[in-house]
Amino acid sequence: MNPTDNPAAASLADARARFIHLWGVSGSSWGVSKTLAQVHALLLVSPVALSTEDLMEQLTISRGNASMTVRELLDWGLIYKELRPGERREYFVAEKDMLQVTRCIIRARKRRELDQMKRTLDELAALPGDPADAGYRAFHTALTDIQQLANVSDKLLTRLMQAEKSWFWDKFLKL
Amino acid sequence: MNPTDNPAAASLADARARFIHLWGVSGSSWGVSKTLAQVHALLLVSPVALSTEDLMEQLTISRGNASMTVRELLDWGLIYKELRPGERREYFVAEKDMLQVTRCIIRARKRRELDQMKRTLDELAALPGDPADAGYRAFHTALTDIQQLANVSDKLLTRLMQAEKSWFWDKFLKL
DNA sequence: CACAAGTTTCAACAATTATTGAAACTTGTG
DNA sequence: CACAAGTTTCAATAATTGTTGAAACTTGTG
Repeated sequence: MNPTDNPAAASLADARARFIHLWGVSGSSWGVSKTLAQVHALLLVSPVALSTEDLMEQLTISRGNASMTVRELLDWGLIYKELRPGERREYFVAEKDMLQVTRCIIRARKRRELDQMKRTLDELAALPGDPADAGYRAFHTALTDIQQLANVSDKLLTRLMQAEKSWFWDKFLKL
Repeated sequence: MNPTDNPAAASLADARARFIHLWGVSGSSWGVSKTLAQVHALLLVSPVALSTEDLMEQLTISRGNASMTVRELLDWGLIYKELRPGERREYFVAEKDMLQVTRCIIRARKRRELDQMKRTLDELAALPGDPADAGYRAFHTALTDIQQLANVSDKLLTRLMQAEKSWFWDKFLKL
């Protein structure tokens, strides 16, 4: 049966497309490339593993793009390779546990951004200066305040990464 | 005295420049324009209010850019206008309380991204379908899982926005 | 080892996003 | 109301970022 014969299937395809679009747009506004987010979205809602070929077709992207995107998603730990015995072609499945997905994203971004930022802040905040100079005081105060914020964020994110499913559910039920 | 005569002042200027650069780079990787982040950084470490003219000079950006950036920062609530009696020119000061800064950023992004996303997710998750269809099940499961995550995030962010300074300090001292 | 099937790389190109700068606008003042 | 001092707008342009596609590479197989 052709998918367009079935109204439910047609609207599922639409909904899927809208979701993929949503995920792409959201990614873009958080500094993630649209394609990366879309490949992730497609795999998240796919009941089966997909090959590079499938991704190319379904998202109309080039082989090169698909390849690089898939590699990056593997790096993040958001998708897995699925090798089929006797087949050369690689298939990919998404990590479907959203708690796990959240952990991956937090881990990766924290490492890349926050940890790096903390190092630089430490360097800059260590600068000695004349406390009688308003310019120095303003700089130093701002920096130590930001350092504190970075430290609190670090702790909060670390906690979130360790969060258990039970905590997650508690939060959801409370309030 | 020329600033370059004083080694402390020179290194303060350097540190300031590095901080502004750091903030710009960090902004870029979170979907915020570099200039926006840099103007914010400059005002954060400035002991006095600065005019559009000052921003243009210190960051070597155009008048138009400075004007638009300032307006956006005002929208976010991250900076304030300071009007001086008998002067036409507008000056700007940054909100210096980092807890307050965090609240502003969370509030703005939550409104723009999360709330909008939740609306779309609700629409998509409402799609009826055949539970015998693996494609539908995968889609529906993924969507409801994401909805839950969005709800938990919403609650968490709302809590964070309401966080008191005391909570903030507790977090910092603990662990 | 030659080939087929698939993957990766990367320089050229396309799309997106940010920035400029000059003209239009606003507003307080004599 | 004409002017000066300042601000805003926006079409043109620059900078950045993402994408393509073809060539180089890898790997399993006869």
